[in-house]
Amino acid sequence: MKNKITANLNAEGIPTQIKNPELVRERRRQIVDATVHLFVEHGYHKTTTRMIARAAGFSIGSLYEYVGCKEDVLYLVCEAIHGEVQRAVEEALSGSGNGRSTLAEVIREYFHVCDLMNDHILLMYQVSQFLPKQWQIKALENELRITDIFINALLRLAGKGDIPDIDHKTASLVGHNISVLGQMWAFRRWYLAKNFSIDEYIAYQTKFILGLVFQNGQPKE
Amino acid sequence: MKNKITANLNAEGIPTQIKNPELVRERRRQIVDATVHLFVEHGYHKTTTRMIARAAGFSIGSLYEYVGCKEDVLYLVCEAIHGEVQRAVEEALSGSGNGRSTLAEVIREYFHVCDLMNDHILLMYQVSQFLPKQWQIKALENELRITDIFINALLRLAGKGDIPDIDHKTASLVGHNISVLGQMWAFRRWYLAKNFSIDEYIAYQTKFILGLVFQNGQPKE
DNA sequence: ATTATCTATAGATCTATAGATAATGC
DNA sequence: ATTATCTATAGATCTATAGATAATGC
Repeated sequence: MKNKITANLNAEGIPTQIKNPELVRERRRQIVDATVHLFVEHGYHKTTTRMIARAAGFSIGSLYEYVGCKEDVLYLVCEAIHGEVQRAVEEALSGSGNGRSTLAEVIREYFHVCDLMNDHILLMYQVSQFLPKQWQIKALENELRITDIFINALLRLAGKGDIPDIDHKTASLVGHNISVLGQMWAFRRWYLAKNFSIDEYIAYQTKFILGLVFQNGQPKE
Repeated sequence: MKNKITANLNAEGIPTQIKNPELVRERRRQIVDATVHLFVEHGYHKTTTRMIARAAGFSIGSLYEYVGCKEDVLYLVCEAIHGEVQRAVEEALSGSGNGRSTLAEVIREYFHVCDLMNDHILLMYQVSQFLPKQWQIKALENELRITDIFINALLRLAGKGDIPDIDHKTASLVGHNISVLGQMWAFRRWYLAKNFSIDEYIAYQTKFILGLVFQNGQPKE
């Protein structure tokens, strides 16, 4: 019966046998919180469903009342991390006043998020490959959504103050560069940190990124 | 007996029961060639040792005469890919004349290597996490060695022609940026290719990277 | 006789579920 | 009576090896 299937899916599309939706949210929160740490520590494959259940505080049987399979846990974790990163970035941007945040501030805030969420960023790269195809696409869209924050900030700032006009193509590439150079800190921190503090790193890369903007923009008359 | 152990290890530190070293090289070459494709297609965990043996053209029993365990296969694959990337980069650099390659040429050649070896670069990121700690460190060193090629090229060119002097810190960061922005093409090609051809991408990023060099360098008197 | 290869399988794991038990609310 | 949780385990898989067989060289 189709009814039964849809009745068993909650908003996130993960099946459950449990009727009380509040309880579902609470238990899944427990699952995610426990699992992020396990995945960071051991990776996806070496983390067993038993370890997840135990760390979340209930039995293996109960775990499978709240998710259909291990991949569902992975999906919950990926969604949670992306949500956290996105929220952190958006909060950081809004924090510095609505239209008046400069590009340098945007970069600084984002790079600090990358610094703080180092483990989570690495985790996302490591595990998203194990998601079912359908959810892999959602993960890519999430990734893109964060890049879009930068692109939009750029286009919003273009042509104002001392920032020249920027065509969409340049804006797009600069957005991706910001995104990836922030992640580079997470990936290569083991080496970069020998030569750079995070603030130094930010200073250098900001100059770098702004360079592209000023080079490619039409010089303001 | 210590003698026995060292006798069973070849230069790469992987145990074998086979006496003929030439045969070992040949079979391992078969293993690597077959496995790269399987790993790209299915990933490390979903590729079974049986699939590897079959694709390499011998039985599961024979496979274990040439490697000690599945992780050994992974290590052989990682080494092979890094070797290939490094060789391609070095060849590209030497190809344009010894001391006269410009920075832009270096970038162009490297980015083309990233374009061609897209699958292999993605694979390296996906699977190096499954290497034993000791080999993970070797993989990071390999990664660093490629970055160093850029850093050295930069320092070699600094202060000559129209390129200003560059301090080591800037050179280091520019080297890492070249390395990562090349890989970004591999990672985000699915999206970037909608807006950029590889040559366009190279053109934009080269301007970007050169910008940092000229900004930070001491202006030549 | 020695070296290389194969077949068959032991042994270890891990996911997911069935069926039993406990907790909750009427 | 209904909902939530637990225990115990079926069933599936996969790595790695033991022991048998084939190929090679003297």
